Amino acid sequence: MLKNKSLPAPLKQLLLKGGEQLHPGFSVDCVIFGFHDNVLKILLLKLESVKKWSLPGGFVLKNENVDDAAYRVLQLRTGLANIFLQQFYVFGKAQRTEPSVHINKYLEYGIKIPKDNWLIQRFITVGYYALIDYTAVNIKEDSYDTKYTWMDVAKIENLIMDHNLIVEKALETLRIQLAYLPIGKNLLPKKFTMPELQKLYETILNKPLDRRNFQRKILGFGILNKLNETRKGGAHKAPFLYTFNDKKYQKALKEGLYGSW
Amino acid sequence: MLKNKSLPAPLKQLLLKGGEQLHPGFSVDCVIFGFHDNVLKILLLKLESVKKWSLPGGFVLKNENVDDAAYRVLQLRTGLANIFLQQFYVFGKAQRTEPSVHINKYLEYGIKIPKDNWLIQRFITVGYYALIDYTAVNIKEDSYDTKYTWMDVAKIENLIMDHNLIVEKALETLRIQLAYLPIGKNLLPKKFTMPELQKLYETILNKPLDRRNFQRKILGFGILNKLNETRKGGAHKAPFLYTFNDKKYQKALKEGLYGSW
DNA sequence: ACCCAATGCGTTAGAGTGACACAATCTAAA
DNA sequence: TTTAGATTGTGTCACTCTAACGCATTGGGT
Repeated sequence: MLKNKSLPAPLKQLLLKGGEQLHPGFSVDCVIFGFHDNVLKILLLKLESVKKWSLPGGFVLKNENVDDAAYRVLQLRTGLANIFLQQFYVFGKAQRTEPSVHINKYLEYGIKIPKDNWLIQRFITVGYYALIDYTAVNIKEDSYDTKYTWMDVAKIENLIMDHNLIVEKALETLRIQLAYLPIGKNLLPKKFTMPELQKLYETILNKPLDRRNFQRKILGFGILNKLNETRKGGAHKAPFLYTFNDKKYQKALKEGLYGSW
Repeated sequence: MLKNKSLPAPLKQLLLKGGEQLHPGFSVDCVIFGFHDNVLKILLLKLESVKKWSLPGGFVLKNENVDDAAYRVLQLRTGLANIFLQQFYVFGKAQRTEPSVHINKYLEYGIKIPKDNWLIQRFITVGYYALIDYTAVNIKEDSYDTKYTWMDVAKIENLIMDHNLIVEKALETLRIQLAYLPIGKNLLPKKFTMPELQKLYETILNKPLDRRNFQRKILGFGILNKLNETRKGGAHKAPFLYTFNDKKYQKALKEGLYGSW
């Protein structure tokens, strides 16, 4: 007989009450992008019971808007409010779900999930992606069985289920949106330099851009404020600091920019 | 007491067996675009019991890919195969579903749906849009209670539930994709003229384009074959006929075009 | 046979893009 | 204190793309 850890209350509730409280067979998964040390990263959680990283996800309450559910998941994990969060794709393959994930998780506590439990069904999931300020985040782990990490998108490992596919699709969406939406706010601190912004674009697009042409183009959008400050401390010429012009940024989010990279 | 029509078998099956055969609380809705008489139209079905038009939709079988379900719905209605079909958005508001739609439908047959029936629950739906050749379609109506129509997108009436929103979002998606994907194949007959193609673009974008600039740009993409034929019969100079270069068209679908309109 | 409207083909000025030159500036090393 | 080296700020130039428009051609209608 196994020596069982005791089942945490939230997990017990999920198993027993999920069927009546949650929308059946449906989940949300969040690809949370952050930018740090000139590297684009995503937030991943480790399920110890399966030894793989996974995207932060959750379920939708019976009477909850799906968008709100995604927002709830994001806020729960990052503690942030006012986040750019957008759905990008539905992953609906019949075989995408791996019930073993849940089965093994509960087995760690000696619990055997009944065959007809709602968790064991096939799930359809909708992917959301968020752009957040890495420096402002305060990640919450579940106390019982998850660890978190920020993983470089260029070096994503083997994730749980179809989460690699979800990440790829999120990146693809981000690249396309870069062409007609302003991106950078939320991913960067309030004040940032032109080289930093450029690095962000280069990372997302995965290709180098000409420094001078980039500056001309991005300034041409008219969404930046140039400050009368420079970022000293680097080993070289101090670059000017910029902020986003919130009003014009929001306008561009609605009306779209123009241009391709 | 009402004089009841007898309940058709498919409807009876849906009511009684849907709960065990279909994925719960989830549906697909298709925005099927066609182009005819220089007008962009969508295919709508009328539910007599609610006196409003609705998008062709359906449910997902328990072990069916969501994409396949959408394709099944499309094929069922249009009889077409090899269709351009793409998901574009999830509509997940908690209050979007109107159970009265189903309740009234069955009431016409004197059937009162039990409160706990699966049809009365809240549904999340994913929108798909399709581009089809209007002239090649053979629409199938349900024999019992639906009529169909092709409605000009510029004159969409009040649709059922949130279907107006779904149509708007589909149009928005189509406009954005026009900028980086080749569009026209499927929507036009095999041979078409430059003015016809231009009208299609103008209709989708809802704005006039310069005839000469349009031609230069579209030819620049290199996805057209100019034929040595003209379309006679019009009252004026006979325009040349074109076809899409399938190989280059497919390539452009994968790699994207470039440009904005 | 002529007219009219639509089409085929072309021109031009201006804006946008890609590639690159050069001066200014900051820290660290000499 | 001076200098080296790397990075940033600003500008140029040729080329392409775009918007706007001109003009000749075509084919059915009258």
